[in-house]
Amino acid sequence: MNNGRFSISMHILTLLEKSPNEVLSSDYLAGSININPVLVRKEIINLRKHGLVASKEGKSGGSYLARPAKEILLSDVYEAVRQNSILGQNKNKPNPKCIVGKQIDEHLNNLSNEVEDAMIKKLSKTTLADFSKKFN
Amino acid sequence: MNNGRFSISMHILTLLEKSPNEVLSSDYLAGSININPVLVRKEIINLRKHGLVASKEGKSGGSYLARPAKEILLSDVYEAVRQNSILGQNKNKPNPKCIVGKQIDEHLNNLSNEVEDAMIKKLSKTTLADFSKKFN
DNA sequence: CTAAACTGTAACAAATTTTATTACAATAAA
DNA sequence: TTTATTGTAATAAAATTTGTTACAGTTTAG
Repeated sequence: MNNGRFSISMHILTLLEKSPNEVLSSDYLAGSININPVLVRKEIINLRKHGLVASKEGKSGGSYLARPAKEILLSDVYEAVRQNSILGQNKNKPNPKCIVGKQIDEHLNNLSNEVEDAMIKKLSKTTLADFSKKFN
Repeated sequence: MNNGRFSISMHILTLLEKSPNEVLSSDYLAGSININPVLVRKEIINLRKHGLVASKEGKSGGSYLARPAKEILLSDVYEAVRQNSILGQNKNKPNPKCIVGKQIDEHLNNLSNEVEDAMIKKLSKTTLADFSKKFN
């Protein structure tokens, strides 16, 4: 359940924060991240859907932050890219005839949610502006 | 990068806790989890390496908890199966000519470590005995 | 007003990771 | 001494992630 989407999104957002009043193209962003521009565009679509970036089509188009970096929490970024249970899960259905198999998915999900809450709480303490300040 | 290893390990450990004074075979465990017995054996090797279970070879062999369930923290389980950065990472090297690309891996790693510490702290508050009690 | 530089999106391909399978030697109890 | 089991390797299959190509649609710059 862990892929590179959080890190790609953070990279995109940090670049956008570093160039306010400008729109950055997917090609430029891809060049810094060192991935394919189409992946950048897909990730931007997701970030836009979550209200973090905005884009301009056409010539000299590109993307920019949809709101001030001070108002973007790292937990917002996490939630935008989150897909599966943080602790992972077995793909197969456990045996329902077994007392443990019957209930384990439910109990592991509860646990996963608690753990994820702790993570999100931690991430919500840092803004994109804070993160971006670390670069110099 | 999220796989099912934490959930498989938790399932194994819970089953072992539910049958104290017994050794359980990989076939039996696999039947409850609904995965291949070889995967169970591999996971058990890992849990053993981390001091959580012990095994007996030969006929009527199998596995059992290496220490009381009250003394096994869920953070111990997490640490036993942990492999990559919890927030994921880009496989490619970011562009070192870009001020952001040059430093982002370091900053994301720091962030990931902080977040993981919060998770581990949370997980350390529950023991295997606590978890197992939820099943009835 | 049209060519150029973009985004948006689909379709597909390649690479990587995860999970499953088969096979069998080593071990130990029944 | 047969049988049930672990340990382990080798390989295959499936799933997921990442990359590529292609092109229609949009907008601005010249």
